[in-house]
Amino acid sequence: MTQPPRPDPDHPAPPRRKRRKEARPAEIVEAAFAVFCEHGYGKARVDDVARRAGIAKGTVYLYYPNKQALFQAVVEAKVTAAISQAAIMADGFEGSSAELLRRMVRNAYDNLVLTDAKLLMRIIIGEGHLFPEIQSLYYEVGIKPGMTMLDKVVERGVSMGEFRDGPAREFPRLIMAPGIMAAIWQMTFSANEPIDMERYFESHLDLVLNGLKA
Amino acid sequence: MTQPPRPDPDHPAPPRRKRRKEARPAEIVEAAFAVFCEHGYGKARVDDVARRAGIAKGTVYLYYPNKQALFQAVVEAKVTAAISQAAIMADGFEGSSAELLRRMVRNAYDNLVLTDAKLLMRIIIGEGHLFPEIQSLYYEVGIKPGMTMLDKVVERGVSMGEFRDGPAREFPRLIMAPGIMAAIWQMTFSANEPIDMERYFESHLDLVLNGLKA
Amino acid sequence: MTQPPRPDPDHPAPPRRKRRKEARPAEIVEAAFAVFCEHGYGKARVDDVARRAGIAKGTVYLYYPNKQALFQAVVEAKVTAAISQAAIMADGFEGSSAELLRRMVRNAYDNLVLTDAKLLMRIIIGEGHLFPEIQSLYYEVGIKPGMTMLDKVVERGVSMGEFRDGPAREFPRLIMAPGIMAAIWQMTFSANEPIDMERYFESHLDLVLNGLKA
Amino acid sequence: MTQPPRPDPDHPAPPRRKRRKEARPAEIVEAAFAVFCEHGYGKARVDDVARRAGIAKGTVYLYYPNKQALFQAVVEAKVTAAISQAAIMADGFEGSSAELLRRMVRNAYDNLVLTDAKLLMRIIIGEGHLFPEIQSLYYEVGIKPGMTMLDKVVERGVSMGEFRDGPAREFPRLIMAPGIMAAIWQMTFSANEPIDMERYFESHLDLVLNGLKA
DNA sequence: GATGAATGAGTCTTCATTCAT
DNA sequence: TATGAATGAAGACTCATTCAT
Repeated sequence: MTQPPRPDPDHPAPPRRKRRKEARPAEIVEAAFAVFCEHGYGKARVDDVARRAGIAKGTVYLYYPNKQALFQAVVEAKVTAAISQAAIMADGFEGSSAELLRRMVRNAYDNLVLTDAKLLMRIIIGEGHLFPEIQSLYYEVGIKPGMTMLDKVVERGVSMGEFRDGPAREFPRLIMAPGIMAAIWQMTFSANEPIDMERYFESHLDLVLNGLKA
Repeated sequence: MTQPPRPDPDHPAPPRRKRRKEARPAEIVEAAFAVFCEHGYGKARVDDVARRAGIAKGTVYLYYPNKQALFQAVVEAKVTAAISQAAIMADGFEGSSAELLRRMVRNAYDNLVLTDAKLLMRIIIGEGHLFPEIQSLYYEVGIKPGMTMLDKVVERGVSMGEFRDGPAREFPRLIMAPGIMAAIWQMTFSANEPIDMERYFESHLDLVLNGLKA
Repeated sequence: MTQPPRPDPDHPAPPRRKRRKEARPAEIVEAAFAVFCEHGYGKARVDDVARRAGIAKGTVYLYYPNKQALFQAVVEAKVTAAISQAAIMADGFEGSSAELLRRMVRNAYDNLVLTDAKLLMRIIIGEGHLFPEIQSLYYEVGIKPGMTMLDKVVERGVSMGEFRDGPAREFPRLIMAPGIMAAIWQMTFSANEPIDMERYFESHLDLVLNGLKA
Repeated sequence: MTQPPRPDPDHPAPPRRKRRKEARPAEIVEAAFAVFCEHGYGKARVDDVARRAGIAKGTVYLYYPNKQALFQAVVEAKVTAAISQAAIMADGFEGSSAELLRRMVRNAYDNLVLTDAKLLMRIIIGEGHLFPEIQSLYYEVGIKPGMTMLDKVVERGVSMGEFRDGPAREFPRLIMAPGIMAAIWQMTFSANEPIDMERYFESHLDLVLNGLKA
């Protein structure tokens, strides 16, 4: 996503060999994220990652032992970032559970459905079976924490008498399903049938909240 | 999955060979389906398809000009089959719309979520961007007809006063979202956290029907 | 060592794609032998092997899964050939043990010291530690049988009273040591100090037979 | 083998640094020797040499222009050391030529066969053809002086009537052949068939001395 | 001098596709 | 039609060497 550092016209000569040990991993991960998003894992070329990061191919291998490790770093960085955002929001919320749920789902849209993050999810879905460890990583840092948060909201809603003790109690992820589907749809069929995501979001919430209502 | 039909030396079996000639495309498609399901598109090898079909690699190219065309044939065959099943069921149903919806969702579970068909969907999701035409095909033969059917059921339910004129009216696919998610979960995270699919199915329906209730 | 099959001038068009499933392995092994001899294992390029065999790089991998397997095939072919030669000669020999020994040593010179076979030995010595299995193979098919043959000759000589029951009884390989050294010298220092191999051979035998004399 | 001398923060240790500066080449050579012994020339990585010497990779290139020069330095240092040892011993020896020969061969075992020095020899044999200059160096500093010494001993023995004027007169290196072979065997086939080196040494001497006997 | 980040040429290996038989 | 041997472009990874700091 970041463009290769284009030389500042104020500075005469852009050093071809820059030494940026601290910044490099993040830069590479960012470039890798972009390339993986565009081509998926299998079709992404390490060479492209390097080029996008403005470095030589070999340099990538200075920081990550192989393509898979690079991908793992991307997953780790991106998912962790997205999830921690959500956690902050949920913490210490006061108000109706319905409102909390709305915020939570909104958050998922803002950080996953409407973001390139969904493209990472696509890789996990589509090619994750090739490296179960990364799949598990994604589950542990992304899915499980997310599910746990949902769990708590449902619990809260039920104990406050707002939600019924029904299906979402056993499978809180049901609540998020339409969002996941929207993300997939967006990546897959939006050319055939685009979604008005804002209306979809409202409909999503409407259906789910009505389904949960005590 | 089928072993290559090794000709019995005692039986000249000419009818078999003739029958085979016509059956070839279907056999190849079947083998390809299995291989694509196992490895995804990119990692599937044409050689494996041939071996699985009990023929030589070159023979595959006699029927399909390239790997992509083969994949397209698989999508066409499999999706068409699955969808027509559903259509039959829905046609001329008499009973409550809730019951019709249940059957429909059940059908989706039986033909997609609990079947290898979901593995095809995985490829469309994960690698479909590499060949938009096939993605569109999948949409046209699979998704759109499915959505249309859902549409009708919702329409029916609303006009009969069973369902409210709410979110599912605008986005009928919301109804199916939990099923799609289940399919993906099954392929991706079942090792980390398995789903009791029958209970999930009931919860899915429960949530949705309550969300739809007039 | 074999030149890439140069098209017979009598035949009009040398087919670029030849089908020679039977001949290929041997051709490739021969080409590989030449290339390995010239560059050693590590510096030998599979591409060169292919070129020398008059085929494309990929074709090599049709017959041997990787470079190491190819090398193993070379070792197997070459060593087996050389050793079986020796065995034939030794079998059923009648005459003095000294004469038998001379023939044996002569054979070693003819098949190892004065041949490219010593270049294979060089690889086993110099790079064999990278693949102990092939080292062991060389030992099993080449060294051990050779040692066994020597063993028998010494045994024969001792029991016939020709040789004394001395050092060569315990270490028959002592007999061959000067030959091995000659092979190495030839490959390593002949530019600095060439050996007159025929005189060396005679001296070798002279020293050893005198050392063995009862 | 040696850990990089980590400077004690309490002691400024300037003498150590100064001493180090002069010691650097030797330290690097020592580290290089170890690494070359372990991996051979081609598979040895300059990086490993540096790490082992406790310095940075670039520093190696401050003292040696490239990997080959470094190897040459190793050869020079190690071979010179080994050979000068032998020369001292031989000089001004009084006693039988047989005894002198025994000492000489013993010396070869102690300094070559039973030492890592043989690993250097292995590289010269196995990969020396890649850099003939180093091969020649090895010959000039190691082989030739050694041969000359042998030469003198044989000469002495013959003129004193101890040895016959036979094969070892023309090819004194015949005397050492079993030792060379032992070194190679040790590096190559000891896993398959170990040698009791002390008994081998005695057998070696026995055979050779008997072969020489006037 | 010393460092170690950066470079990029060099190789093995894979596999969709072709085509002589 | 059917075969399967042959092709060769593509891509991951290594490591000697350079050079800015």
